Parts: sequence; structure tokens; C-alpha cells
Amino acid sequence: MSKQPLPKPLLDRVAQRFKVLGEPLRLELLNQLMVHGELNVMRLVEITGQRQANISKHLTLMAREGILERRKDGLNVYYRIADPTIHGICMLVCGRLKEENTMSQSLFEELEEEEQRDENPSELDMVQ
Amino acid sequence: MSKQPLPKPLLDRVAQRFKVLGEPLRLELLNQLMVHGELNVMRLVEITGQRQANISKHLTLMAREGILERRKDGLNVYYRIADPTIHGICMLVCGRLKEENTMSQSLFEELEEEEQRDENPSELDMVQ
DNA sequence: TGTCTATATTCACTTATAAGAATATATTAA
DNA sequence: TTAATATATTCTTATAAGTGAATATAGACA
Repeated sequence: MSKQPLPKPLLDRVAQRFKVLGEPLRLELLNQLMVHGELNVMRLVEITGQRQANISKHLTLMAREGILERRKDGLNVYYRIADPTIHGICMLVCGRLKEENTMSQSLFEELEEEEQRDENPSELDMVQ
Repeated sequence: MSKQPLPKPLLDRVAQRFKVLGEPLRLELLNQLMVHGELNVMRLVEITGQRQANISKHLTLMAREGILERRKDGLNVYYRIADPTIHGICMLVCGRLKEENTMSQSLFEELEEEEQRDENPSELDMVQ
């Protein structure tokens, strides 16, 4: 429980950061950059199956936000994660979602009294 | 650097969670609940100066998301934070924003060669 | 020079969503 | 029961934002 509320301008900036992260395609780009470390635009276009213009827009936005860094090499532009907290933040959220999942799972089991057992393991189990 | 990309459905859920957090008014509500622990709807209406309907909608949304918990007492409904990771996530983001701020600050100082000194301390310094 | 490739940007469109007004749904008290 | 209060919901509107098509920009190469 914190002492005093944060000033509105700061809350606005935090909200803006969350908003940038709250877009599935942008999160997929971040996830690919977590896995591969550094990728150019066309590679990310291939991986995601999205249009080049769209990928470029999302990357540019995240770079302007301070989440990504650009490195130009000839015709290619390579992006990588500049914000070292991104991974931790995502893992916190993933862990929490998994927890919520098992909580509602056990609640579900209490209500339904174990019908089928361990079929359909949740996607959330992918989080180590 | 993670081993393999997360499955799309999980990324979608994480993005959804971030999207809920990426709204200034919702973040202000969360911040007030961090400070006061538990508040009813009308109290939050007073604090934020927003309409009752709007506050209620945001609270209902966050409760459905698993971020808040509802406790009904007579006519009043008290909300409190149900997700214990919220505080840590917000502090991570705040800290990072502060870092970005001092980074661009020092870059600014390199360019401008110390004009005024320590006037206008940034909002981000509020973060411990 | 001109051509090809990678990336970025502009414009138009469509969808999502936050906010207000009005109303509905409890719950308490007289 | 009626009245009053707290909260939630529905409906409408306005704005934000993601996407695609087309175009612009920039660098590599012949």
C-alpha cells in the first residue's frame, strides 16, 4: 500500500506505456525480438504474416516510445528491445494470468466435481 | 533472451491485460486503491471528479478482468486490488520511465551544455 | 545515370472504445 | 408501501487507433 497517489502526468505516461504494450501484434513483435534478439523489418513481416507498412508503423511507434532501438545497416533496419524491463513485466503478467487460470480452474472443479481429468491443458502452462 | 515464442492466444491475453492498464482513468483508480486499500464507488467518483456511470464501468471492467475484487456492504460496493502483481508492474514501468527521462536529460545536457541547473524537477522523480 | 530493394509515411476506411445521459436495479429507511 | 441513495447498465455519440493501398525515401548496385 503506497503512501500517496502519483501525479496525473506520471500516471498518463505510465498508461501510455501500457497502451503501447496492449496491442497483440506489437506484443508478438516484442516476443519475436525477445527470442531472436535482433531482426529487420522484412524478417518480422515474414514471421507475422502482416503487411510491411503495418509492421513498420508498429516498430516505429515502439522505437519512439523508447521500447525498441533501431540499427540501420545498408538497406535494412534492425530492431531490438531497448527497454530491459519488458521481459520482466511480461513474465509477471504471464505468471499472474496462469495463476488466475488455475484459480478459476480449481473453482470450476469444485463446482463440476472432476468430470474430465487433465484434457485440454491451458496455453498458460507454456509459461515456465 | 527467451527460447521460443509464446503461443498467440497467450499473447492475446497478455495484450488484453496491458490494454486494461493502458487507460489513464483506470490507472488513477488503481493508484487510489493502492493508497487507500479499499474504496466504494462514490468515494472514487469524488476523488477523480468523473461521472458515476463512468467510474462504475471502469471498475466493473477491471473486476471482470481479475484485477479488482468487489465487496458489497449495504448500498455500497467496495473495490480493492485483487492482483498482487499490479504494484510491482507499475513500479517497474515508473522506474523505467524515470530512467528514460534521465537518459534523455543527460543527452539534452550534453547538447545544451548546462543552461539552468535543477529547476523544474521532473514528475518522474516522484518514484522512489 | 537508372533500377531494385528495404523501410517509412500518407491517406482513407473501419472498428474499438471512452464518456455522457438516461434508466434500471438493488438496498435502506421512514 | 414509498422515498432516497448507491451502483450498474443501456444507448448514443465522438474520438482514437489499427489496417491496407499507394506513395515516398533512401541505399545498393550495375
